[in-house]
Amino acid sequence: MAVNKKQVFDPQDQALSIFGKALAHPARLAILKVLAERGGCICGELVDALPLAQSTVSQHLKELREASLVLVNLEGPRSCYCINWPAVEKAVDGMKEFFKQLEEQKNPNACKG
Amino acid sequence: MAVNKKQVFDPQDQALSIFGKALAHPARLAILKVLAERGGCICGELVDALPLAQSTVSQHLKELREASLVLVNLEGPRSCYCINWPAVEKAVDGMKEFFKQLEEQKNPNACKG
DNA sequence: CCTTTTTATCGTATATTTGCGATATACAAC
DNA sequence: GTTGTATATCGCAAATATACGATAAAAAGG
Repeated sequence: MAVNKKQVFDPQDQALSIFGKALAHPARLAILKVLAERGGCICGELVDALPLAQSTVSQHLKELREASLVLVNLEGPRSCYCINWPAVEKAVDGMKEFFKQLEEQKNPNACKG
Repeated sequence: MAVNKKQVFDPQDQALSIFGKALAHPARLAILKVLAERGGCICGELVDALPLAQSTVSQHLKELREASLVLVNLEGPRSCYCINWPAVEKAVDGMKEFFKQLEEQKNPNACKG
């Protein structure tokens, strides 16, 4: 039981779901905002900007990294994070495309919900 | 510990994160596709269209309902689901707006990630 | 009323996420 | 080398998500 069946679905849907998951916590959205505003910043600045412990921020950054939405650059003992703009744009385009296709197929035989 | 801190963040970010969470599983994306194609259909049709047990599909539908992305209409013993298009459009617009603002703030002082 | 059909919910098992403190690691400065 | 700073990772606890089978509930048909 509790087998993860995600991989049996359409790879494109899997990719979009990874993007969705990255956006599924407001802390990660807040991180993206700070990174955009400042054009990237070090982990410590993010910790100061968020109401979360350093280890928790680091974990959210890891998730954003795994979804390819941010990049990290080591500067001595510091980690400078910035937004991976090409990847973000690609993901947003994928999302838009998904919903565009959804609307194009929009069948008028909707139930009377 | 393990206290959920989501509610301390920007309400707009919270709303977007709820949308993200709804999209965070490919099964739910597949459900949305089927609903769009057919203009809504009953739970049983979705179960046939997906490689998941009936109870699991029902659970995913519940999540989509809780994110307001689908509506349900009871037709005798059947439940007819359809996409809540106004809510979907609102959520997609919110998502677009988020990334538009992100790009507008795009500070050129990016780290050399 | 009983049966069938359909769907939601319950119970359960497991996996993942969220959050923190503590610790390890990596580098800079001295 | 030692100290200090910055960050990642570990370990833990609690919450949430994923998946299924079993059961309950609701309506239609006999």
